[in-house]
Amino acid sequence: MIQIDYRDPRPIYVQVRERFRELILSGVLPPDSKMPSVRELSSTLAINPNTIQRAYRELESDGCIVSVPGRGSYVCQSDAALLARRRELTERLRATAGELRAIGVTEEELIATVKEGNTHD
Amino acid sequence: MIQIDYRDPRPIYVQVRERFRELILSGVLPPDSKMPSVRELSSTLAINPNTIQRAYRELESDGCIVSVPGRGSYVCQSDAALLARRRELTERLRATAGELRAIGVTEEELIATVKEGNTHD
Amino acid sequence: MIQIDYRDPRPIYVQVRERFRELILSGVLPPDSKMPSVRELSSTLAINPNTIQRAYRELESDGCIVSVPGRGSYVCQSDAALLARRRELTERLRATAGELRAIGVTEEELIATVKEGNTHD
Amino acid sequence: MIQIDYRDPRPIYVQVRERFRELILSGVLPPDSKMPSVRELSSTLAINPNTIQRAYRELESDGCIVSVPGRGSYVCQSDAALLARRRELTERLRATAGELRAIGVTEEELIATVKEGNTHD
DNA sequence: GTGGTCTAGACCACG
DNA sequence: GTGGTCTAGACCACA
Repeated sequence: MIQIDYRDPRPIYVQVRERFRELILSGVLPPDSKMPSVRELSSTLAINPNTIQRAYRELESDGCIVSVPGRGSYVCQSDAALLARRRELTERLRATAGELRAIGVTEEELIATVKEGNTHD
Repeated sequence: MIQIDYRDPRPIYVQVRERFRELILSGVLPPDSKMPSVRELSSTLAINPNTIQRAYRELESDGCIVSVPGRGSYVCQSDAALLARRRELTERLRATAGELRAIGVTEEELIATVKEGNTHD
Repeated sequence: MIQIDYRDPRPIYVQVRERFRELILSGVLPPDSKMPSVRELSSTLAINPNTIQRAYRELESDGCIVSVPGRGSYVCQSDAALLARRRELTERLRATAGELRAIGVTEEELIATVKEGNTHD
Repeated sequence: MIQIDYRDPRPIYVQVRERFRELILSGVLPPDSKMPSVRELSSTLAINPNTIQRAYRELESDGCIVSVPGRGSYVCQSDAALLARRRELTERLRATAGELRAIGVTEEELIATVKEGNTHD
């Protein structure tokens, strides 16, 4: 479910956070489903529990999960989180398209690239 | 020409490097034009010369500029650099579009966003 | 009567305790009235009996209820509990008003806020 | 400037964060002023640097400070942070007033308490 | 069992 | 020097 890539320059807690955010916002992990416990995930991934906890903490402050001490962590997708994520990604798409256009890529090529993803995901 | 944004989480040397890369790859800084000297730029931006030096060093290893000891640095846009940049940005575009599609954004909206940049930049 | 809010960061036993304290000190639950049994309440709220037990234990040590083994728990509002609660809340009111004043809220606004509650509760 | 109270049930990082938030939002620490470095403060207070860093990290995500790796942390009071704080405190004031009224405190007494703070702070 | 806090200490990147 | 990440391991409160 979660894969850590040690060649990825991003910190581990960011990789874990982003991966879960994708899974939650895309609906793979539905609301009210249980997250793996901090200890369980940390031993599965061979990562320090503190690192996992930091990822969970940030997911909680983003409104993606709720953590209940003594009971576990649960998916809790908030509209605000979904909207914020959408805004962030849309802006990145716009900026990336702009940079590609600046180095000479045509609009047709851009649109082709965007459509490409459709077959993969 | 170069603007440092202290709210940008990226290190300063990365901001400088990326900004120059855009200017060079997009043709604003044409091949053989002279780069500002390290000392000059560092005093203009009130930034440690080491930081500028590092940005220049990486631009050189990317094939974007050449530094001639004692004479300064010159733009030297290599096809390899342009191609690598293009590949990197295209992949980012594809991935971002995929994520947006995963959270329910339609293809029409994606294409509209991509076209949007056209009027701004 | 009792509502658990899982988004509330406070432990469940604290939520239960505080809610009962309000009900008792405000007179909604009059002296000598019977508290729901631990088992009953724990099954109604789908909460571990230990958690309810702890809330009751603390209410008892605060002088808000008395538990009679084998017969149940009864409301027993002590003047000391009422006074302590009043002191605690008054201090919190004073401190909060002070902080608001520090960030520029006028006395008129403070008083308006305090009066506001009158219509709601 | 910062005082840790080990009898305060709140975690240390919360005490540090809240104390700085007060100082910043009330203008005692003006925008662009330098925060003590993580290491400096941690040794002054005899607290682990990680704990201080967590407080700083949360202040940063609240828009109260900005941390620049290699350069230090700086006050950066955002309007959003001020507004959020004001809303939070106003709600607490309203709720506390409501509870006091519920246990029989008169409006006159409430207003007197609110005015009281004026002479202290 | 769960999540949460804290410490001690290492290492890295940045300036 | 600065902030940031990560680990190992302890301890606590809660259910």
